Amino acid sequence: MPRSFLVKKHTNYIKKPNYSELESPTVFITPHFYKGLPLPVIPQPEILSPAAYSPITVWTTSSLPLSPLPSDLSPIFSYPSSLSDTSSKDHSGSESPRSDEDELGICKLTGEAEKFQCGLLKHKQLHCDAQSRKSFSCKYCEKEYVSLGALKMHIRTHTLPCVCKICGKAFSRPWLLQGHIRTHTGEKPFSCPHCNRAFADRSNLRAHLQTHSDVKKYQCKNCSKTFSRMSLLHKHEESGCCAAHLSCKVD
DNA sequence: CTGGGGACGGGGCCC
DNA sequence: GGGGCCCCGTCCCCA
Repeated sequence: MPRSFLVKKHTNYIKKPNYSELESPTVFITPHFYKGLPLPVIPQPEILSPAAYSPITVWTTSSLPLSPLPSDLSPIFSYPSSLSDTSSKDHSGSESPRSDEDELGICKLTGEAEKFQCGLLKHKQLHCDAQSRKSFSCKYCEKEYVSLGALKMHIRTHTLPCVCKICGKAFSRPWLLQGHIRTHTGEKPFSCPHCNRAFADRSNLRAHLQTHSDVKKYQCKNCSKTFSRMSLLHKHEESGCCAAHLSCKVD
């Protein structure tokens, strides 16, 4: 199974299309320790499939391929007739008293029954969010986002404007590059308070802290064994614990 | 095989 | 709106 972030890896080369008109300029973080170090020659961007990014266009709110809003979202939900218009109105107490039957609504998409006001409205909002708010589509992949800012952030994952001057590896965000630079410098600013072991990555410290805990974060539902990482839990489950458990449950 | 570390990606939140 | 940061997560590698 391909790793999406491995696809964007640039270990020995850079495939960076010319998005100059689209994205923020390439960021080179040049800390003091670079001084005196020979800087690698950054390969020129290779041309990928022309269809991938040609012609270059600038994303704007008007030029973005906005998906038309669903013309009719209301059929998704089934409200009691007396309440059918409350979704767009302030329902903070102006409603007349309802019977218990009126307090249930059925989502026509999922068939789920939800308590009115809280449950069903939230339920409806989930669908509305999914259908109407994700209006900004990435031209390089199928992803959609609810805001232009989120889309721009995502596009950086395609363009990788932050390039390490030491190895030429490219990253989508400056702080990712900074974290990568620590692999060159050996800087480890995150220390474990228990064993004083240091880490370059806060997430790795967090995972390490789990090893000091008797009860770890990820617990097998079947045998209650706990693990410091979800991946370890998944490995454990795939190794047969769950299968054994299920076979026991079947009888 | 298992557990842990290293490296890194993406979305969301906050300023 | 953009950048920084946080959190969660994944995969690879190694002891």
